[in-house]
Amino acid sequence: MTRPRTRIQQKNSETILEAALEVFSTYGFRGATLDQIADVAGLSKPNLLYYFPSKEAMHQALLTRLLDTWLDPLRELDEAGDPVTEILAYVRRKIELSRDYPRESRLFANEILQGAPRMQAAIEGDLKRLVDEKSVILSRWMDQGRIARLPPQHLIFSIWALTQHYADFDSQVRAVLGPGHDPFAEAGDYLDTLFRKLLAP
Amino acid sequence: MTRPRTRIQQKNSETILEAALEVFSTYGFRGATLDQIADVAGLSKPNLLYYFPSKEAMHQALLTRLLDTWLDPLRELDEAGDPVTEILAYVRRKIELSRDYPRESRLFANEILQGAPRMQAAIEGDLKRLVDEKSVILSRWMDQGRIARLPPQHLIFSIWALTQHYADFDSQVRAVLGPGHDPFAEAGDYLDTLFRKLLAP
DNA sequence: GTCTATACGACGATAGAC
DNA sequence: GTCTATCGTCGTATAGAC
Repeated sequence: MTRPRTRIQQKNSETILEAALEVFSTYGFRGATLDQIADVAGLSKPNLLYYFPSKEAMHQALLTRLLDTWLDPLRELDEAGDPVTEILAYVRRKIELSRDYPRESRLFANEILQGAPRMQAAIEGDLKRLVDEKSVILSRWMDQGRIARLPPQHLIFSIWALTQHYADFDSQVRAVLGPGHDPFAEAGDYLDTLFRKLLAP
Repeated sequence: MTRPRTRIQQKNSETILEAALEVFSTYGFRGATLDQIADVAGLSKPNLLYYFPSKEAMHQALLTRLLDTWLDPLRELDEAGDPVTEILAYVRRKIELSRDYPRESRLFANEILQGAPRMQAAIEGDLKRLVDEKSVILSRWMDQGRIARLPPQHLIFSIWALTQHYADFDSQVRAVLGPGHDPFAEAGDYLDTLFRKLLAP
């Protein structure tokens, strides 16, 4: 999107996107305000608009960089590997992503909740293509009897739902568990067990 | 919240809440505007504020009525029944709720995503209490060897995550599956299989 | 009960001094 | 590059006629 030249520009753009992520991920696009973002970034509102032409542009910059990060773990799913190992490794990478980048997860969730008005092309394009491609691999593994026969797209949905839940519904998870819990560590173990049992032929 | 006396008031309050649900569930509290709600309701903006003292009050009215509907399926989980049958029935009721009341699901998701600022008391109170209570039942079933030993709270989280995903991420699910699919019907079958395998001792 | 008109603050974005 | 000041619009909410 924006292509800063100098190091100062680089750094300020980063600061702004970091602040924008914080605010957009909590309130969604329309609920977020430039005043809030400026406040979090420690910069003036006009200064924000010196680096990005509009509120929309900041949001777009975040979404663009997000999609790749988000899909990378699935890209790594390797047909040559052992099926169960590969899928469990994918689940583990996804739960780590939820733990380390919860705001990115919530930004994504906000966008999809609203009907993906600013990501529709990416979802119908790159994302669908990748899921289709990996579904073929999963189906082949099922044909070979190496994992249980399940609808491959729904299997992928369930990995997304279960891992992202811990980032997106973090406040609920922590409230229900009470103090003295490490939700992501527990989720890692639980989901490992869950998918082992599910995938057993 | 509001206690309308006449039938006309009843009906208008209903119309407003219906429109408010439509808008709040898509844009979240801050992203929603009274103009939009008035437009959807087919009423004037001041007329909205004749029935509800504020935007906040409309939102609160929706959340209050939502929580009961949302927790009812879990309340029905009966210790006296067969464990697997009871849990699968719960999953089925939850997926039906996602299918029939997707806007309510998204309203809830929006609220939790934002850190549950207007539901914290309910989550730490009623919701946590109910989960704790049902976790005890699940643990007893596990002690008796009637279902697999799993962390009961995370088992409940996984039911929530998997069923609500189909309402909250509906646009993504449909984009990925492409035309000619019935997401909720497929999800019903898939989740039945998933939990049967997971719960087998 | 429902409308038009409007108060008044917050919003995104711009102008222009430095 | 960064600021203060400000524009025009849209936001919630209210006043007051009917």
